Amino acid sequence: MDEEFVVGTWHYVLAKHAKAMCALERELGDKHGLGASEFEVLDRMVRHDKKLRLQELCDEVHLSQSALSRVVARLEKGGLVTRGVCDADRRGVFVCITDEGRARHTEALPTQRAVLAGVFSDTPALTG
Amino acid sequence: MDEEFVVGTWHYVLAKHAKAMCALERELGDKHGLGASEFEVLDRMVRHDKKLRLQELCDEVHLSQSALSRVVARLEKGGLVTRGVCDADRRGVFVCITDEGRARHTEALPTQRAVLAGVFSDTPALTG
DNA sequence: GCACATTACATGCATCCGCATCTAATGCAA
DNA sequence: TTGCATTAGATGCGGATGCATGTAATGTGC
Repeated sequence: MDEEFVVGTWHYVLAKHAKAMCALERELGDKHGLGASEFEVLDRMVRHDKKLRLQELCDEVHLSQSALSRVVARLEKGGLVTRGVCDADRRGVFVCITDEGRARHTEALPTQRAVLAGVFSDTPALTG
Repeated sequence: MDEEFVVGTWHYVLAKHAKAMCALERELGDKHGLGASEFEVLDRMVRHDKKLRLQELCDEVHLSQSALSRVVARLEKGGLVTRGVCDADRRGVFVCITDEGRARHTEALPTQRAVLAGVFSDTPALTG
């Protein structure tokens, strides 16, 4: 394991993450009233195109269980998703994206893509 | 600009950042009483091996000016760095790592390297 | 069936962050 | 010099996060 390489990669990740996250927070917030986490959750919902257990979302977004719980609560308050109890396991919660949630996602997607394109335009490809 | 590639790279950065950051926070915190940001600042100080203006540090660590100000305040309270006014420009502040700060960094460095090695061990190289 | 461990999610709490703003020092133009 | 813009850093504030814990539902051993 080349230590130089590992540290270099870490610095790269730190820099890109900071730049992209900061820009996303600003752009998505100003233009669409969404935080980066909120958008991320909406994005997952749209991709899966079905109601998801909170736990399933937790595996995909990089948030703690408690943070995700609150993000979903915020989205629900904004009318972008609904929460419903799971009949099979009544501890569980299903999250379901609303039409307004889909619309907001559709509206915000180009903004996200533009930000990411700007940040990663100079990135070399990964050798698989 | 291949959209697929950009989004893929972003997901990679998100995943690695979350995993590494979380592990660093835990390991550095438990074993050495340092946060990731604190370690980052100490690391920059050691690398430069001289007293730095707060502003110079700000260019290197991915923190807002206010966050950096507070990280340095915490480090000072812990005796790991000292702050001194800059004679040339008395608005400026010089940050200077202490012997204890160096010792703590030396002690924590292997922990950081181990965490990063674990996280990035499966990472392919970047094509220059 | 009953007691206890476990799981899914919610919430109290402390911490850290960024933004906006404040203060003090510097630079500059007239 | 005087007045104003700018810069360096500190700080008030609101918001988001993670950890620990709480609550309710489910699973398990006996």
